[in-house]
Amino acid sequence: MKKDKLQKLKNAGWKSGTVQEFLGLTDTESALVEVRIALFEAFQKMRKEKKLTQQEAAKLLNTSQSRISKLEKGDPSVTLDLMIRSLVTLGAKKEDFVRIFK
Amino acid sequence: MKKDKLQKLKNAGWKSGTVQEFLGLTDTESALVEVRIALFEAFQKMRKEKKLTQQEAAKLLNTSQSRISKLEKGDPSVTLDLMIRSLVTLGAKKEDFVRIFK
DNA sequence: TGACAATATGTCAGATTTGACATATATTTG
DNA sequence: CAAATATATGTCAAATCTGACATATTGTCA
Repeated sequence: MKKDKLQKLKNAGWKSGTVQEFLGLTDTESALVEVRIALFEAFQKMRKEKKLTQQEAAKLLNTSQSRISKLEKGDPSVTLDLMIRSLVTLGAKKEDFVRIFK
Repeated sequence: MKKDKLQKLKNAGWKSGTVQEFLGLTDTESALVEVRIALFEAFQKMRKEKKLTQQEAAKLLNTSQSRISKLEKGDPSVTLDLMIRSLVTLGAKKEDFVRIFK
């Protein structure tokens, strides 16, 4: 699936516009990927600010280290739902999402 | 589950703070509910702006009218994932989420 | 009021996601 | 460098979500 690749490339330093063209994503697809990227980057930032290891974060969120890793990597097996629930559990409030998407 | 009720009450015109106290939600729980409410309200607004019936929206989103109804009602069977994907399919871009959460 | 359109509610089989585990690979530290 | 710690990757059964359908309720308009 193309979206997987976009996140990999994005992590590797590509500009989104270029990548969208390259992969032939629709506007909808790339908008969705942008939302995903904003969220998992925010999560990682927040976890690090709190000086938590993935293991510790996993405990707080009642999940496993591997899933946290996948979350932060933007693995396609992780839904927006899990990303948001995780952010909220780390303390993000509705207002925080304003910044996250800005 | 308590969160279901909050959305019902909210729809019925209650203030969130009061309801949180009433139901004994944790901060995390009520933050999540606030996020959900922001999203499904935004979806309904967007659908109506586009003058679509639930039926028509369902077709665009490759789903059924009943699921759209549940989405807009904040039914617990609808994930944040579906809410966001639906918004994006109706044309919401990352920037739009800034407004949605404001 | 009655007919028609729109929305809401309940249910469920199939699809997707989840936590968990094993294990591999990086990264840090002594 | 080696050990220890942190992160990444693959897999899977159980849990959750999804589209679809039937049907009920509500809203609209003549």
